[in-house]
Amino acid sequence: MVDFKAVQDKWQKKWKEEKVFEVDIDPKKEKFFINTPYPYISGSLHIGHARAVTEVDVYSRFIRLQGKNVLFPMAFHISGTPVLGISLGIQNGDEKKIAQYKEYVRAYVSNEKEVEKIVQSFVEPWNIVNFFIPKMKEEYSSLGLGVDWRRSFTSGDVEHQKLVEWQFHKYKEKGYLMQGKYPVLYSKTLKNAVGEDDISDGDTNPVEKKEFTLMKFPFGDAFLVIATLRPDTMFGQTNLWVNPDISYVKAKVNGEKWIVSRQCAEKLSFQDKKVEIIEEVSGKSLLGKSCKALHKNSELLILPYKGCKPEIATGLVISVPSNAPYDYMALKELQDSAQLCQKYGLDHTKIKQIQAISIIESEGFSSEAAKEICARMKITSLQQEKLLEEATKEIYKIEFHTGKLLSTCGKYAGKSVQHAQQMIIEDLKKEKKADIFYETSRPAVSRDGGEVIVAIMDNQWFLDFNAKGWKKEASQSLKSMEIVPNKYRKQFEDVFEWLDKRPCARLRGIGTQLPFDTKWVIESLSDSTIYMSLYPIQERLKKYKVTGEQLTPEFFDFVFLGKGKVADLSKKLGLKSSELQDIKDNFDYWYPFDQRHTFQPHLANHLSFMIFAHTACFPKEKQPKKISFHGLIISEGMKMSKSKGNVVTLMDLNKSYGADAFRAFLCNSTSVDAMMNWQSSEVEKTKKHVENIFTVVEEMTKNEREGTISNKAFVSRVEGLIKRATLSLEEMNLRDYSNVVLFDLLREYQRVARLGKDLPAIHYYLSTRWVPMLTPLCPHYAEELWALSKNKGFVSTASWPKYNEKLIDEKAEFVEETIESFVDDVREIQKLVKKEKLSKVVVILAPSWKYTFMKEFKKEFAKERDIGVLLKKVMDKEHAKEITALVPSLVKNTSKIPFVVLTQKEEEAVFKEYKAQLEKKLSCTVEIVCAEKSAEAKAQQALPSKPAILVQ
RNA sequence: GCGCGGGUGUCGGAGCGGUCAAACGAGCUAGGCUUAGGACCUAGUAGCUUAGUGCUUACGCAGGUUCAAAUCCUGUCCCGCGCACCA
Repeated sequence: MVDFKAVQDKWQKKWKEEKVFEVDIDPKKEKFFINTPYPYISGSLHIGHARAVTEVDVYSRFIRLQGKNVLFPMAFHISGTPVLGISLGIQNGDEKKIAQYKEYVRAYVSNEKEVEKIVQSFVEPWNIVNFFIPKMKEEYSSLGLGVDWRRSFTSGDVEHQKLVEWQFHKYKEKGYLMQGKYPVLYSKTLKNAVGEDDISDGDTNPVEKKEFTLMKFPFGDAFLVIATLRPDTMFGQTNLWVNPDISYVKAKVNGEKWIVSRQCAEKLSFQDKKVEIIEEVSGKSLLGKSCKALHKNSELLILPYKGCKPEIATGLVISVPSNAPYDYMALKELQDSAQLCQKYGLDHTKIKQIQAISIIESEGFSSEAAKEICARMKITSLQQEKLLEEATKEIYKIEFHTGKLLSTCGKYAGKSVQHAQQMIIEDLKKEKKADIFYETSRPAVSRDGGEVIVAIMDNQWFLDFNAKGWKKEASQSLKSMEIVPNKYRKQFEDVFEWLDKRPCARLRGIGTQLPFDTKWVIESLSDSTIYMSLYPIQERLKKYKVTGEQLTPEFFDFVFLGKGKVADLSKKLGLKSSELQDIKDNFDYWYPFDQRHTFQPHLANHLSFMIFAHTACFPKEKQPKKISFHGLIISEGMKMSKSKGNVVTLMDLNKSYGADAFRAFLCNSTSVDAMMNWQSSEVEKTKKHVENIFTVVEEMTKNEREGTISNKAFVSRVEGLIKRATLSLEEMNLRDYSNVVLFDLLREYQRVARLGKDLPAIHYYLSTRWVPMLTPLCPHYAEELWALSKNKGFVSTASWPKYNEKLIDEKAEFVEETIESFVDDVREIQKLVKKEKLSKVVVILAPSWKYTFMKEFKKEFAKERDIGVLLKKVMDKEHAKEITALVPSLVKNTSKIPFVVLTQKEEEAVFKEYKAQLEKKLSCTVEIVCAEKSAEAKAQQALPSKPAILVQ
């Protein structure tokens, strides 16, 4: 029994020792530079990470076998907040995080004390990076990847940082950067912007920023300020709600006096407003008074509603009982209860006069939407909060998309809700009656327990994709790029269309400082858009010990853009001219990259930014050439997640299946761009199958000798398969390619082996092709088989077999199929007549004229489908009756038309040639006659390649 | 809501105007090989019918275009993903 694990280890070691995948400039060879996004450091690698790299490896190994100089590099991403988050978590004694990282470390380190020590060291982010990167490299290598690791780096390395600085200088020069106001989620205690991973449960229950419209209702010398998501319902406003149990504040906000909740006043101070609290105003004191409406000259009564929460928005709520279920119920409660009104000292009759105003009609609701939905959902009380919430959402959803404003809405009558909303906001803002207020979509706290609110940054750095000419250039670049599959091109175009301004720096996280405003750190998606340009030169930078100080913008201008003179730069930087030139030569040889293979969801962000970044930084000839996509990977039918326990790590993989089985499964289970479902039971089967192939080929190599093969059909089919595999791989159709090497070739071999003829020659012929063809998919086993055949060197760097078009012989294949289907038919008949044993089979070949007819018919059928016309064209008086019957049936069932039409003589020769074989197979005598010489009625049925059969 | 992708047998999935109940794989059934097999090999696997290679039926649902549609068009239902400051 072969020790497959040992085979894998052996070849991985040899590849490394002999530096098989360390590539350099080779002027004799065409280069091919392929890459895939660098992984983020966050723990063990799993099969999700493995998909992209494995696909790249399979494809690039094919390209290598075709004789190109293939560069497949890999680096690591550490920018942003996640690594920092791990450090902070461990520093703050976050039990969950500590346990999680202990588990990760335990996978590599057995001594528990050591584990403890290592995890504690993670309070320093670089220790995390330095611990995991070697492990990740090892795990990647265990997949059998042909990566040139000399060129590896991290996004925190000085070379990378200097590159990004150069990039941002370029952006600045071109006017692609701008500063402006921007709302962000903000922690009051951290005094900083926060992202998903800084917020408690932020990953499972994301917090969004919601934009409210503030409406300012004049109230004495001040304004009562409410916040609403539905300014479009302004004309339905009937009253205002305050919470009678809390106190509000009157505050000076940018010079005006506003009445809002205390919490709101504080939030306003974070949102670009100057706030000064003047005095407290109790909710109770407002009851029964009224303020001025905004859209008409009337008063809105202030009524009590305990649902007004001071921590949400302004704590004051506008009432639209026609369309808001809450308002409808709250008003109804007051109107229905004189007692309640009395309690608050309100005039019940006055309240009873308040009527909902019809303002909007939609496809789901009449103008009394709130009333309707309450009835429909059986809402009878304000206590049914969940239902009320749901009802509100439902109405908003329908009205937003299908609602139209009615004639009660003044100049907005007839407008759609969506449209009116925008107009009303604009108009009110112009009249200074409204403002904007941001609120979180749910109450949230940062991990240290501090409240998360929305703050407006007034000097946020943006990348402005709409800056002059940028979009146009990027679109042009996209046009000359190959997109695989091409269906994603349209999506790129759409994304380019809506890309606008994007914040590109943050105040925290690991990364590169903005060179001209160093308190900002370049955001982690913006800092990883041109790093591929480092791969061609990184190894040289290390070799020549180039320091960070030497990696000035002029350096990159020279290496990347050819600006300046070597001699000058050499003097300036203190680097040898020859070294500088060598670095540049390396860049010029390898760049641009020929392909980037990526996860489809990167399209709208990373890949689009990458294209923009390249157009901003590099000339036309250095733009990316091809982008290819792969799909999602799920495990056992579900998204991979720790809680589901279905995460398969590369270590699991290596232990249970080995690289070659994994690679075979990955490529064979689904097409590259489709979602892939990892099922361990299926992988198990693939593993067995791959090992079986190994055994079969191994056996072949024991008895192989170059020689002639008489079976033309076999050779033809194999050549056809080589062609198919080649064409499939050229299109990166890994699934079809793997079908050929895993199944079709095996089947062909088994089929021909059964005949037992020319075996050594067949073995030689097949193994010299099959083994190289297997290499991209199962490189380890292929190397072993290559060595078993006493070949020299590595099959990894051997040649892909060339198919010989001349050997592809349709006729030979067709003849064999004819014989096979003949055998099937005999068996079928044998079953029908229930004869255990046959004594004789008579083959009655179709009469000669039918062959002539069929040939003619086939020719005509290629251009004409009309039965009437066809009949006229192929009519032959002598056989009119038969032809009249035959033509319609052939048109209806085209399967009766043979692929290749032989002549009667040829077909007779074929059957004679196979006579002995047939007799053996059917264990009876076989007699061959032509229909012309047969008196049998059956003879009538015979067709070319479908002889009539008589069994005895 | 907008954008994109998808709905085919027991399952994974091919096919994307014209040779086929539907590639290839898996599962299942029977047989073989074998000490054994969860290894491997052979055959079968929609239904009906038959001395035959025939018929009927499927490609989410409903229509349409065509001599011809799973494949093109229209409508409709369902599912997945993305909608930005997050790697």
